[in-house]
Amino acid sequence: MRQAATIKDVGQRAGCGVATASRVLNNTGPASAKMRERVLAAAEALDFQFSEVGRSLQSSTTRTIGCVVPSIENPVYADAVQGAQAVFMNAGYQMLLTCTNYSADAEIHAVRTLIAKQVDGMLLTVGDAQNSEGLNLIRRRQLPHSLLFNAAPAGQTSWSVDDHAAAASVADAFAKNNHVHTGFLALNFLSSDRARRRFEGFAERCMQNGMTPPALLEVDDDGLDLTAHLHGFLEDHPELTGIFASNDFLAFAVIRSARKLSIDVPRDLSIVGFDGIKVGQMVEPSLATIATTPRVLGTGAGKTVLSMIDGSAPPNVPQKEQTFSFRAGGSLAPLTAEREDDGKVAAFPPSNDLTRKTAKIQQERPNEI
Amino acid sequence: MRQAATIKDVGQRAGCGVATASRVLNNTGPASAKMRERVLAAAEALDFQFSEVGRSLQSSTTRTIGCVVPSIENPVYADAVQGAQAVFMNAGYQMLLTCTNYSADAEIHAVRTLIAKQVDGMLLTVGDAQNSEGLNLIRRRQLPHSLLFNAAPAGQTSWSVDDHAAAASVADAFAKNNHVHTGFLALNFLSSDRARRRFEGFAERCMQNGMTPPALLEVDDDGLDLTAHLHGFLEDHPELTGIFASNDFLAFAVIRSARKLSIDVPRDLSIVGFDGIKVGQMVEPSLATIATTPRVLGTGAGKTVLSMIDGSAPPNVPQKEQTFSFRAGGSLAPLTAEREDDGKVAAFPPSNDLTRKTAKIQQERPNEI
DNA sequence: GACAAATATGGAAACGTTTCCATCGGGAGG
DNA sequence: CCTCCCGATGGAAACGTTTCCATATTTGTC
Repeated sequence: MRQAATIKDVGQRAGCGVATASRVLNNTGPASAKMRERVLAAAEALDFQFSEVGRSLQSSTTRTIGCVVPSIENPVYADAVQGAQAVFMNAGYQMLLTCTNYSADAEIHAVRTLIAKQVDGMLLTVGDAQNSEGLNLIRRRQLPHSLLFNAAPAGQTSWSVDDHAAAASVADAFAKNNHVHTGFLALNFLSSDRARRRFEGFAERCMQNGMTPPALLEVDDDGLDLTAHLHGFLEDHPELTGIFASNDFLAFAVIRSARKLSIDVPRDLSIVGFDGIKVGQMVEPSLATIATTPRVLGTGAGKTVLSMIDGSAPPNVPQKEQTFSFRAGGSLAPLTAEREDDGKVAAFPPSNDLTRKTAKIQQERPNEI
Repeated sequence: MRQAATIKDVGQRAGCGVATASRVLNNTGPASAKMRERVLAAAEALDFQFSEVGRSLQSSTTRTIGCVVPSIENPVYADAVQGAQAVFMNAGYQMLLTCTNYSADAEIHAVRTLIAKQVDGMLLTVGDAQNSEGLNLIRRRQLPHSLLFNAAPAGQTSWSVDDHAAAASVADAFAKNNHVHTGFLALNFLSSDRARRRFEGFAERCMQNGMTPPALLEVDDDGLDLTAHLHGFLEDHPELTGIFASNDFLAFAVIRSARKLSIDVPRDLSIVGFDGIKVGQMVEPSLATIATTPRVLGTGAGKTVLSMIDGSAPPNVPQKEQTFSFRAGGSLAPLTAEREDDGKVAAFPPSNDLTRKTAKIQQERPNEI
């Protein structure tokens, strides 16, 4: 990269000192008309741009905010991040983004690096807000920050869905549709406090509603071997009539797996997701889910960080019960008396069927370049 | 934020000069064992972290790379960005992200800001690579950079899907299924060279295949009034049997709209998308589409930028024909002789039906908090 | 024990910016 | 004509770091 012009070059070319050049270019302080003109001309001729590095050093502010999320492959985070980024941009801040892939190591490393980069604030979704090394580091340095999607630790605010209450409303929806035996399907259960809180809220309300405690199925990825896991899970729990998936992609994946196992959704098995991603309403059957507004949370959290930086009043976090709403969909159907009696048997193909299906799965793997 | 300790503080506490402290902390140059120990202890006690700002000023490098994309709400960009970010992180670089929302103004503004921030390189998807003010600015400053998803301008490389050839393969797929009259549905047609190249490639190959030139339907958003647009479009072009949507979300949206208009996909109308997003294979009917590998492109483009910075050999861009593959799906069906004769009539409900459907659409708008 | 060589250390400059402060010039008011 | 004041201007310090260079200290060898 060609050596860029500095303000010293501009001053030299305009025949003035750096102080005058700085004043003209920043419109701060007095300057004669002709000097102003000469400085502007020089800057133009040299294609001068301020170096924010020099500025940052002198002002001890970088107008940069760090953002740490698990992954933007999940549209929930992507939307929130984009909302926050827009807020930052409007306020003249840039965003340094790091994705941790749900790794605690990556999380603390990212926080360290961002602190070294002297970010003015930080926006983050940590794996476990109760016990996050990175979060402690930030607190110790008293760096303005806001949590996003985490449950708020004591004395802190977080822009987050009330996972516990939202999951409870899923239990209610199952109950209203006469389901009694349900399962909970989780991804990243160990590294995500969100998934755990959803399970807790769901399980508690199931009990309160007189349903049986939900069976838990943890998976490592929502890839193609979910079908085998689902098959085993349903063999272990033949009484299940509904599954609550901890996010919408997982819900889609389990619907696909069910289809491969000749289990009809929702006749044989009802599915409810979480997040409310857009495509959920476009497909048939539409996905029953918890609708959330990630963009609203992202912009809110972004504004909170900015308000902590400039000392203005922070926006109010939404009431917990306003952070989500249950969205009905074709994937959740009432359990009829008939289904309760004999539906279950039809739902399970002979197990040798599974091998055949699995062979087919291999074929369907998309080409990679 | 509490005043952070500087290396001068460390030196002072350790009873040595800043030079020695710097050498110890960076493991560069000699230092006696006891001095080393005292410096380390002082740094520990003061919770010292280097300021990258000071470092950047002195080294004229920021270990930061700018990334400009239209939107990460689109998973194609999200995946690519995340891939690039992982590459950067591994190499010790951070990523400054800006989303332009397909606005040319935002694009040039973002580039300017990132240049001022002294990024070491840049990764970007511009609206129009042939005519981008931001891109010119970057070239003028000879800043290491790579394009992503744009068609490569003369003499430049770009990590991109060959939109032209990919769209042509969609025309081939329609032809193989006996479709003759097709439409092209575009979003952001004016502000995206990708959409335009897809249309060109599709139209050209349609002609070569003896099909009629595709009818073009441009929409501003993939929201709920797409149904009205689709209805008008099909009234104007009753001969259409297939629609190529310029991305998968749009394809899903048009399938939903068709459903509202009582048009069966694929019996009455075949749909093909573009991008190959994950859910396309999870739903019924599965989406026929162009499968792409955004993550591969993102990591490749990221590595290219890094190689330009450190002068190493850049990775090879994939062969054009390897950047995509046609993926068959249930949304594209062969046109039968029967359908050619009478199917079209059944496809269009009386127009007063539309008003009723529109009323229903309003109801379905999701709750906002 | 003396001298060379190697090792250890600190001072200071440089990076690009802003801003305090001092100086300089000119116009207005006496 | 002298003062005073205000606008215009530039020099220099400061921000946090690395690194060159000079100096001080140790080690090793004869």
